[in-house]
Amino acid sequence: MILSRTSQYAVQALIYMATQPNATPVLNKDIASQLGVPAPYLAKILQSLAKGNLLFSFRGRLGGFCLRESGDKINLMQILLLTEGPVFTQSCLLGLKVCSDETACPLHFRWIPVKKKIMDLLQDTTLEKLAKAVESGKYRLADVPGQLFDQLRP
Amino acid sequence: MILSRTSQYAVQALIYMATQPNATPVLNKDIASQLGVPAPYLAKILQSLAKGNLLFSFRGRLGGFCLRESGDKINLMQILLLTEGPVFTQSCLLGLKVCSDETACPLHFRWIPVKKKIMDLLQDTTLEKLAKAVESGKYRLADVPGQLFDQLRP
DNA sequence: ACAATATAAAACAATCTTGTCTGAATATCC
DNA sequence: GGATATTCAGACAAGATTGTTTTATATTGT
Repeated sequence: MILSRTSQYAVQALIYMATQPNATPVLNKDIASQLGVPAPYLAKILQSLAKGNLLFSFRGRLGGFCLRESGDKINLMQILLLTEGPVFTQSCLLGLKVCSDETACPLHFRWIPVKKKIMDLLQDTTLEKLAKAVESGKYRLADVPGQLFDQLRP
Repeated sequence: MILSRTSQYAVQALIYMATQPNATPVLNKDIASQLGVPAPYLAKILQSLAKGNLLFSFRGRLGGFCLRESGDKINLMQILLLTEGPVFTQSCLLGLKVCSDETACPLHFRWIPVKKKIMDLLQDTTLEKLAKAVESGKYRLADVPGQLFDQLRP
């Protein structure tokens, strides 16, 4: 519902990156194992976020991905505009191609205030807020906590 | 966003049916041409709605589909539970399998009030309200208005 | 040169949307 | 009552989209 798998992974990965020290690049591999998502798929997503100017990417040894800006300057809307496309903000609940105040579907005016709530949430929620929540230890970013993976490694 | 194509077609079709006289069955063919959606695909959707006890279906001459109850007794949530599945009401924004108050993702408590707004809208919006809106002539149910089709027919 | 890393490309699988075809049920007409 | 037309029902598959995996290539630091 609501978000595609791609968007979900993108948001999770960026939150995780926001919890890491900003100086050193984060490896795709590490993010993937911490979140428990397929690494090559995540790589593709991170690449597209780099193309969308949300991330820096560095090749070679000591390479990896870095947030282009600090977490307090990146909100969820910016991310989802990249992963869901621009249609994300303007779509009609019934899927009509044109559905504006002038030429509206019967749900249009009921949907507008609800949609505004969603958009406000996405605009207002920054990576920094979410990263702090995760760092507090009260919230989980993945189904299988990352600590479990760390314990299993030699 | 939000709804699958299947759900969108289902809602559109049911609204259309609610605008028609309840006594005579409505033909899948007619609904499809009025809405401008593929008839075979819509037929499948209507069949599953019949299995879900939202519609009656009648075979043979003078057959078609009828609403099982009057439009004021059917809300959008009932429809979407059939087309999107029960997960629809309980999913996490980040896609975590378990995300409850006890074991929450960092977005959980921000998402809850917004989600409630969505659910309230779906619960509160009945087919009758939507049908009346369409009948008033101020709202459109499809991208290409049905009247256009009627004029083109011999 | 070598090893570690991102990047690109391609192959694969699953799901969603749409279309085709055959069959079964029902009402109407003769 | 039988023939026929109409309509839903269900199986099957093509096409598109999305998600996933695999493989190869290019770049960088040591």
